[in-house]
Order: sequence, then structure tokens, then C-alpha cells
Amino acid sequence: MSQRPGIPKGTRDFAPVEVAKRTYIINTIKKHFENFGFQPIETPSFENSETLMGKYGEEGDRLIFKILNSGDYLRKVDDKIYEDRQSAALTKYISEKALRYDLTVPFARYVVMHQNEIDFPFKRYQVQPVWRADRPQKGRFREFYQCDADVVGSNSLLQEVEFIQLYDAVFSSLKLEGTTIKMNNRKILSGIAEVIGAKDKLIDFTVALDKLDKIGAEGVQKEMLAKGITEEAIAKVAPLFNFNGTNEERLQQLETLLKDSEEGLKGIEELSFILKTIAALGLKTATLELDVTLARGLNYYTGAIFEVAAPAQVKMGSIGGGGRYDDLTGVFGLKNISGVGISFGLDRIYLVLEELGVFPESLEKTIDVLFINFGEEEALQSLKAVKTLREGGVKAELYPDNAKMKKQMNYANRRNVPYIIMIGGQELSDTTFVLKNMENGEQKTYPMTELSAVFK
RNA sequence: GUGGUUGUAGCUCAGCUGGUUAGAGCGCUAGAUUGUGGUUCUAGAGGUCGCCGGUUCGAAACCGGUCUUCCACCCCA
Repeated sequence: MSQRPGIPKGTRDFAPVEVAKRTYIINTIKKHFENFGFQPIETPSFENSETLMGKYGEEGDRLIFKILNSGDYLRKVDDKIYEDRQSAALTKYISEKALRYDLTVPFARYVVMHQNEIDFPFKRYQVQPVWRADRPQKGRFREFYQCDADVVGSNSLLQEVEFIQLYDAVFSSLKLEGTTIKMNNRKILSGIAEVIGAKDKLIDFTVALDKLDKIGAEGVQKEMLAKGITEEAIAKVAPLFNFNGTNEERLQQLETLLKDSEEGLKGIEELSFILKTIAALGLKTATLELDVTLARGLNYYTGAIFEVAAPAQVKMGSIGGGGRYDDLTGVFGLKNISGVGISFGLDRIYLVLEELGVFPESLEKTIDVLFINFGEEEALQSLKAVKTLREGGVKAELYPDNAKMKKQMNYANRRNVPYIIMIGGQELSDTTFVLKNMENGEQKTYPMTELSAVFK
């Protein structure tokens, strides 16, 4: 009996064209990472559970793929725990390893483990798959690639400035124009929570605020009330619900709101510096926008928070995100090391480029030239030519069988081969070859000696 | 994790309130065309109707479960 083939939900196979397009994106990103001075590292696809658990909040723990222990793992489980059937409690007895959930936490672990070999500030990049036990949707998978660049060991806000330039450089290079880099600062969010007297409800407050563009001002107020934030407090933040104008104007409004919060004012100062510096340097195709409702990754971000939105005409969640985390390595025992980094969502960028039709056409081409097979002797002559071309860097191949011409031509067509070369009985005796342009159908006979020159 | 949605040929989809042998277009294979592809014509191959169970004389269709797809929450790249 043969079994029905299938792959787990949220995972994909990639065809040759898709791999070509993904490689194109990855190479573009890597090129810019290196251009900005980042160095690559890689970490294992799975980590000890304790390295990952508790780093992404309760929700995160649920989405981490756990790996079942090897061997007779149930034997070691306490009878009481086993009989209670509490999955969460049982997990730590039967699973000690888990698949990587993102690249930031493993990086923090790496920094702590290798602190004595690292020269700070350390700029690293990492392009590897991560796994989340999420329910798939458009642009959301259970296995996907993240492309991260982070700097640890520098408190300078110039790092934030560099990351904004990096986003701009990569997206411009990918012809993905019109992206919006949204920026906020954890200190501003804390400051707002402080001045409205809801400091203890920071997370609830920001999570609700983050939904402004989705559920509107009324929805946000409703959710805040439900989370126990008072009406007076909500009235104080009301100006944020109609927050517009230039970045400068927004900063001024914030300054008024946060005049009594030392932390909030610090956040404004940071944002102000970054905005001013970027304004002086200029961006190619991206727009930098101050967005006080942006509140992602609060479990570890302490300063700047970034998120990149695709051009408005594409309906897609964020295609990148990042921020500053002052104490990520703290949980692994290394204090006072500040980090800041950004991430590119490869799979989503792919979908956006596809939708906008901005992948280079050349990615569709598989080989430069196909030789038609006319029989044993002709094939040998063709193979000699193939060898010469390959040595010159031309992607060439000979059709393996002496099949009908139509079949061989069809094959060339389907593979988008731009040229074919025919060496049949006539050409064999003349030591010539026929070059045919598959696009316009033109063909011409050349002496064999001109083979390499033709492809220059 | 919650609620909903989807599944019929390789692909896109028809298939009536349950009723003979489940169809179309595209694609594929072969021929027309033994050294010339994309066009045209002709013929052909290809289906556990997602899977399991139930209702029924009879199920692709109705019901339950399950898997998958997509969507809204949650969260997030």
C-alpha cells in the first residue's frame, strides 16, 4: 500500500523558481548586512527548552514547538503528574528541547556563552528558519525564515539610525518602494501609562492602543475599560486617538502630554534625535513615521520599537520589525549589555514582491543554451561545445536523448531557455553549429571556432 | 487556543431540491509534421469526489468526526 503524500500544515515545498526568488531576496539582504559591517553567525535549529521558555510571554510559550525526549520518556514521569493529565505540567518531564522560535533569544544566549571571544560592539546577522506552532494564515507559516541583524554592546542611538538606513537600503534594492518604517519608543509608552496613572497596566494599555488602526478609537476605549483602566485615564490619552501631522508636530503634542514624566521625556529625546539625524541623511524610498500606537515585542524591548509596513496597496502584515532591548542577555547572566536589532520577514517580502511583480525576470531563466541531440556522434560534438561553454561560465546542457525535435524544442520552451544550438549531421561535417534565438525564432550558422565569441 | 470557511482530473472550476457510466477549459501524451518550439486540428491518458463513519433503496451532494485551505480573534515575520 502506498501512503498519501503530504506535508504538515503551515509548511511548504519550494519549486526551483521559488528557490531562485528566495535566494535573490536573501542575497540582497545579506549583501546589505555585510555592507553595513555585520558578520554572520548560525545557531542550532533547536535549543534547550529552558533557553526559550518564558522569553516570549505566556502566548509565546504556547507557540513553541516542543521536541519529545528520546527513549522511554514516560517511565521517568511521576505517577501523580501523569494521572493529572495537565499538559503544561507534563511537558517539562517529557520534553527538554524545543525548536527555535526566533533568532533574537538564541543570539542573546550566543553572546553570553561566547562573551570572552566577542569584540564589542558586536554586529551580527543571521538568516535561518524559525518555527511557531501558530495557526497558519496568509503570510503566516509554521516554518519561516527570519533575517536578523543586531548590535550588542553599544548604547549609541546611531545604531537605531543605521538600522533605519539598512531597512531603506534593502527595500530600495529589492525595488520594494513606498515602505513605511514605523517607529515608537517603549519609554514613551511607559511615560503615557505613568501620566494617566495606569503604570501597572502598561501591557494591557499598549496592547489595546496597538489596535487603534484596526478597531478604531471606540474599540480601543472599550478594551481599555474592560482591562480596568479608568475613564479619567482614557480621557487623558484621547489626543492620541487623533494623532496626526508631521513627525515634528507629533513630538510636540507628545511633549505636552508627557511633561511630567521623566521617562516619557527621555523617550521623546531619543526619538527626536533619531528623526533629526535621519532627516539630515535622507532616505531613498522608505518613509519614517512616528507611530505612538506601535507596541510590539514589549516583553523585551526597552527603547526604540520598529515595524515596517508594505506599500499601502498590498494587504500584508508587517514585513519587518525590531527594537532596542537593554537587558536581553540579563536573563542569561550577563548584565549591562544593550542590544538593538531588526528582522526581515523573508516569506512576507516574497509575497509582496510577487504581488507587485518586481522580481527580476532573469530569475526565471534556468540555463543559457540547450543543445539539441541528433544522435551519438552529433551528441559527442555537442558535448565538446558544452564543455567549452561551461568553462567560460555559460550555463549549457545537451538534451540527453535523441528524441524528436519537437519534444526537445518544447523542453527548451518550458524551461525558458533563450537559445538553442543544433549540431546535426550537416554541421558535424562542416564543423559548424546553428544558433537559434528562441524568442524571435531567428537562427544563424557559425563556424565552430566562433562558439565562445558568440556568447560573449 | 476560540469562532467561521474551504476541499471534485496536474491547474482553475461546473455538477440543479440526493437518482444511470462525475463534466468543461487549460495542461499532459501521441499523431498530422523523420532538422525547427510557441499557433491550429485530431485522438488519448488521467478522478479513493480530502479521509473515516452515519442517514438512505440510492450520497460528490445530507449529518458527525478528522485532516487541509483561507479568514476573523489571540499573537505575530
